[in-house]
Amino acid sequence: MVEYSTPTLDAVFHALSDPTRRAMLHRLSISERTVSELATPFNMSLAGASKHIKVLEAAGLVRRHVQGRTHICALQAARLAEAQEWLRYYEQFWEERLDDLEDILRAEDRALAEKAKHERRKGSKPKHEIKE
Amino acid sequence: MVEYSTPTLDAVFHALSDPTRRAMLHRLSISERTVSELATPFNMSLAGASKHIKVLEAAGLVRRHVQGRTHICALQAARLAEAQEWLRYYEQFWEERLDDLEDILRAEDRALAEKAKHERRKGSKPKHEIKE
DNA sequence: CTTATATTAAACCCTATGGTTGAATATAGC
DNA sequence: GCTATATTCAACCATAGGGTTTAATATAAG
Repeated sequence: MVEYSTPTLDAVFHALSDPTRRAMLHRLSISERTVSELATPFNMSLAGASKHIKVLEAAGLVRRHVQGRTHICALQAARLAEAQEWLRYYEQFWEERLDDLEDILRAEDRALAEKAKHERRKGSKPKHEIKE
Repeated sequence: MVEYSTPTLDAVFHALSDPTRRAMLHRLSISERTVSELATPFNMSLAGASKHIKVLEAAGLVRRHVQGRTHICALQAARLAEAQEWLRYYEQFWEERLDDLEDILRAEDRALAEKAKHERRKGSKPKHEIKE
């Protein structure tokens, strides 16, 4: 049985409910960033951005490691997995009524997966042999 | 390209950030309920529960149809699908982390094997490159 | 040592949130 | 029509949220 820690889910969903924070997560998915780098694109004081980062950190979605006077933030996706796990239970309820958009998305996913599969087959070689 | 309506995601994630509301959704996933039925298990005034239901409704997670003096609420899962779709983008990052973990374990295994083979030979390898 | 940079802390301002209680509305049943 | 039931509305309260500005802290660089 899957156990959900509600304090964790509370914090994660709350963290995700703000568009600034979601944008920060997205930028972190591209690469690690310092606090000021993260703050830059938002029309907001550094202190304000710092608060958002702390919310993300408190929810376990971001980890920071301090290097001198700069704080480097990195995405930590595991808690997102928990949120998705919670949502997964509800799949059965929307799968019954897939609309066109969903169909299209799924088709795209399949296409991408297929493409990736082919590329793996022909394109990518193992980098290292694992010696036994 | 998947387009996310941030007002919608804001509302959905916010709605999900409260344990009472998540519990309500779960009960609705079992069957439709009237407002008072939904309110019953929570240690809370009816008006309080009613507010929660309105938050869920505003987020598009619950639909109600009024029948005489009773309001019957039903789960509407489509918006949950949107939330999950948003989260799906991040799957690659937690899967990647698992892959990394696997790599690390495998590397450790190799290191152990090596060590065992050569007994107590000297020389330490660089642990980890920080990737950009 | 002094100054500049990166970040947080503190104090404050509004507004939103989650909760309450008590009155209002609508409908059902007698 | 009168009364009981189902639900919301309105007013209120306390606290959390998102934002600001002005220190304060820590480290880097002259």
